[in-house]
Amino acid sequence: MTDPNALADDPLARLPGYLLRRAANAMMTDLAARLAVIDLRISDASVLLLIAGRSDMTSSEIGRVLEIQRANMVPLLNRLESAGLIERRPLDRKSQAIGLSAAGEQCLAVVRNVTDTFEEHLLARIPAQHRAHFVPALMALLA
Amino acid sequence: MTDPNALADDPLARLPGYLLRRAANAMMTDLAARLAVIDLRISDASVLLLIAGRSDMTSSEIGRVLEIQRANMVPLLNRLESAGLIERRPLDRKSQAIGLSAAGEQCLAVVRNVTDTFEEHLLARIPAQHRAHFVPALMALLA
DNA sequence: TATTGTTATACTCTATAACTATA
DNA sequence: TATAGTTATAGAGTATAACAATA
Repeated sequence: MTDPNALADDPLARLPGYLLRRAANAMMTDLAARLAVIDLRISDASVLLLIAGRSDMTSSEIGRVLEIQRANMVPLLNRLESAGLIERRPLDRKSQAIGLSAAGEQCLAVVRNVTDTFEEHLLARIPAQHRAHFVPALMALLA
Repeated sequence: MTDPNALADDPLARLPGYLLRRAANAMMTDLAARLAVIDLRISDASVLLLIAGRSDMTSSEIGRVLEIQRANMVPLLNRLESAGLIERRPLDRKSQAIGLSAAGEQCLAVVRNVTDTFEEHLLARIPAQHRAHFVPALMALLA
């Protein structure tokens, strides 16, 4: 029980599913801490990155792509709007397009910097001989 | 936006960190559904698998190995005890050892069946040429 | 009829602070 | 002094049901 990463005594330590959960938790904790510096959550950043360079997506569409429930998009977008990062533009009397504001564009540059650094850091931890196999394996799990 | 897995239009779809999160969420949703059949949560099952064949670990020790906060172990173990799956044995006047009850041993066999099937199913989805690289890559992220 | 945006709600997971009793 | 077990609490993510207005 003196092992710092607590894996040595863990019979689950080599199960792919269990490792997948632990690795994702560790990496998301890392990313969340990096984004907290600019007062964003992971889901906030994912929305900003998704709507970068386009202002035609509705709340429901963004939710479908990012797998966020329609109902849960409401507080998320309200938060981003309160922070002045996004703007809503009526498409018709029912739907609204979500686009980055000027401040949102500026914030996006920082978000890209943070996420690029994070993704590099993540890949760098994977030994070179395994690295190229990682993304294809994960994509296969989502297919 | 008609793509069923909603990845085609997603500029994040090839970022390792983003994929890691999505893949873990998808796999854990799958595992949770399989375990729900026997009224267990993922963390419940991980505790049962961890203490299988030993009855010397305390609540705090289990938590350290599985990365579950001491405070969050309380309702978890209470639930397992209420279900009759574990027993507490005093080690001294402060600590208790957690062990499987007879019913817990029986339940463990089912848990093993469920998790083995799940892990096989997960690995089977990964193309053969990437499969052997998956666990080492995940372990590197936890090191 | 189906969809959008929304409200309300609830459950799970996770995290922290604090307390007591004991080692 | 440090640790075990516990209580209380809060934040975040996620899920469902339902509603009004509009397509």
